[in-house]
Parts: sequence; structure tokens; C-alpha cells
Amino acid sequence: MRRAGAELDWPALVALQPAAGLIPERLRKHTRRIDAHPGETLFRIGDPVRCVYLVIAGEARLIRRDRKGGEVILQRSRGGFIAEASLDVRAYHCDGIAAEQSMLLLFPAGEFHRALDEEPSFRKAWHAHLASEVRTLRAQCERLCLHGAAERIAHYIEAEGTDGVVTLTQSRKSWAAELGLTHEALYRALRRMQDAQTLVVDGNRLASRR
Amino acid sequence: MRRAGAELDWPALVALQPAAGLIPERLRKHTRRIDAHPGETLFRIGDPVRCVYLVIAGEARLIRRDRKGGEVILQRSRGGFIAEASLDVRAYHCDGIAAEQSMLLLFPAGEFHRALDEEPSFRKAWHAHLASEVRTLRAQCERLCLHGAAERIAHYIEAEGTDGVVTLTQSRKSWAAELGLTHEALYRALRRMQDAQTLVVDGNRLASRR
DNA sequence: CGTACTTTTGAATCGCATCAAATCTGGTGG
DNA sequence: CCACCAGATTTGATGCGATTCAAAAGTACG
Repeated sequence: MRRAGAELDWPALVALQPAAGLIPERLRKHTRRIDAHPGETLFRIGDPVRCVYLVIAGEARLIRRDRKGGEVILQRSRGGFIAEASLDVRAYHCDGIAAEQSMLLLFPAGEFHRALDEEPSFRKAWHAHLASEVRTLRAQCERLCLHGAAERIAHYIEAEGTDGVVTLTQSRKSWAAELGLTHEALYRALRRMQDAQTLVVDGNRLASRR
Repeated sequence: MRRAGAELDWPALVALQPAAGLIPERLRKHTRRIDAHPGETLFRIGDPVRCVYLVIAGEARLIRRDRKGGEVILQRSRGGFIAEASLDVRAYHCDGIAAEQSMLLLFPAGEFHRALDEEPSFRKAWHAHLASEVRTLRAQCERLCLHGAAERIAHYIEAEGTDGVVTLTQSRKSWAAELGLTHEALYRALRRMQDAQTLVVDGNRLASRR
């Protein structure tokens, strides 16, 4: 399940996930690889933060459970870092799981900090990454403040898609959760929008009209 | 309205707003001060990003307007940076306004970047700040995904308060907007919670029971 | 004292959540 | 290949809670 950093094939990793290319040489030496099964727990809320995680393949999620057992997705990463905001705190504030069969790279937090200090280009990339995460989250808050399923769908296509077209990378059910809706409400809203000619659905491709 | 950086009284600024203490010497020379009226626009969506803003007193907000003229608050800052995530992009993705009479410091983006490169402690503080913003926003998304006004209120007190007690720094009306509710729904939920003994309200002090 | 805004309550409506169930889908093992 | 299963997708009926529209009372400020 875990392999030493020395034997990792970095060119192949970068091909799979461009973000791996940002990792500077000195940090590569300290990298471990993990292959996780669907549903496997990566870390739990309260665990001390020892590593930074980079998703190379598959999907990792940050989740939190409410008292009723309901599950809220706080972050969903298909390629790229996950739980980046935990780098500066002692313990995780949510659970991390692999949503499907996934490959991840682990960087020791201490070495990661050292690399940030010593590699300006890596630091800039990390800055940009954090800032982009902030913008994405703000857009999501804006979306969740909209009333009405159709408005949230339209906002999602606008924000996450290109030229009014978005390709879903998840099931509609989990998309519904991301939109703060039940899956039934999402299905019905999609149908209404198609009937009203304001949306064209082709598998996982959604195109907004007007 | 605007004063040169040379004549700024930094100890006084730091007393008003601790975050000002993070600003390294070399960046202080390039700082400008702005005093903004309630409702005054600081920057508009699409404007090129030339400065980083630090709120010393009063309140600044990032807002976006939907087609119906509705206003969504993306960020609310009473002391501390605002629009931090724009440092790495060319243009603002939302409007910035002063919500009340406010004092702000402006740092030229280029000098700010240089300071980040050259001052490790400043860089660490900035990192921590961005990461903290990410965690706050994730908590807000989690909150907005809750159904039911009472649940959002309880979550807010849990996340933003200490030991089940929070002091509001805004009107209930704008708090309602932050919670993704109409103000009527918020007022009614607050009353129901008081009637049910799950909440004690004392002016702007809200204490959650159980 | 008047104006603008927030706070508060009321009544009617609408949309989403909820519960239920049928169908479809992909994947597993016989 | 087919039977089977778990999960996603889809549709239906019902009730609740939030929105909406309306209006009164309270509050801050010039």
C-alpha cells in the first residue's frame, strides 16, 4: 500500500496530475505514495496533521458528519491537493476519505514547510492555489445563498463551466449534496429546466441556454 | 481622503488593528491610507487588482449583485484583510464597498509580493491567514447546506462563537443574509428557539443551550 | 421632529424535504 | 451469459417551513 519516495516515477505522476510537477526536487525525496480503497479513511477529525495530501488519481473528500449521521462534503478533490488549509493547524477539523479507488502522495508537513521557505516558485504556486480555493469557496457560498434549485444549477454551470457548458465529474446524487439540495429536488429541477428549454442535458454534459 | 505612507502612525494603527503589526518595515513605506464613507465603493468587479486592502476600522465587504438587484455578501471584514484571494489574479471578481465609515490601508500589489518573498515571518502570517479563510469558508458552506433556520443558527454559534456564546457584529438583517435566510425567517427562528429554551438572547449576545 | 432603517408580527403561497417505491445501471459471482 | 445486488436515477404524494407580501412598531441620526 505504501512505497518509499525513492522509487516513485515522477514523470509518470506529473503526466497523471500536473500539480505533481510543482513539487520541488528536495521534497520529492520525502514523498510517500498511498493507494486507497473506496471509502477508506485517510485521516479523522482531531488527528494531528502530519502530512499534506495530493490526489493523483481517483477522488478524495473532506467530510463532516452531523448528529443525525448526515454527511456534508466540505471539499472534493479529483487531482490536486486536499485539506491544504490544515497545513497551518495542529489537528484536522474534518474527516478525509477516498471516495473511490485513489492514488495519493503524502508529504511530511515539516518538509513541506521547508520547501515553501526555500523554493520561491513552489511558494508562489502554493499561494495561488490557496487563493484559488478561497475564490471557489466564495462562489460556492454565493451559490448556496440562492433560493431555488434552478438558480443554483445555473450558477454552478456559470461558475464551474465554460461558455455555459459543464461536464459533471460526480453522480447527480452527490452533486445535489454539493448544491445543498436533496437528489429528488435536483432531478425535478433538471427536468423542469429541460422542459423549459433553458438547459440541454447530454449524459454528464450540461449546457445552459440563455 | 488619502495620505502618504510616510506620515502614518504605525503604533496607533497596530493598536486599532493587530494585523497591521504584521506589515514589515519595507512595506510600510509604500502604504496609503483611505477613509471611506458608508456605501463608498472601493473597487468594482473587473477592475485591475492594484492593491491589497487592510481594514483598520469600520467594515468592508465583498459583494456581488444578481440580475434582480439582490446583493450577496461574499466576505465581511471588520479588521483584517479583504479580497486577499485577488492578490494572485488580474481583476476583481466582485465589488468591494465600505459598509460603514471605515479606515483602510492600501498596499501596492507589487510591493506586497516583494515583501512576501523577502520576509519569512510575514509570509508565514499570510499563509496562515489564507488557510484560516479557507477553513472559515468551508464552515460557512457546511452551514448553508443545513436545512432549517434553527440548525444554521446553532451551527453559527458553534463555529463562530466560544463555549456556545457569540456576539453579533452586524445587524440581524445582514446576519440573515449571511445565513442564507430572509430576515423574517431568522427573527421567527430566534423566537422559536427562545420559546423552546434552546437559546438565550441578550442584545447582540446569543447563548446556545445544549 | 422627521426620515430611513431595522425589528417584529401576520397571512398566504410556493418550493423543497420527506417518505415511498419503481426502474435503471454497473459490477460480482455462479 | 445470466442472476443478483447495491447504488443511482426517476416519479409520485404529502406536509412543513421558508419565502413573499404587507404592515406596524421600534431605533438611530441629522
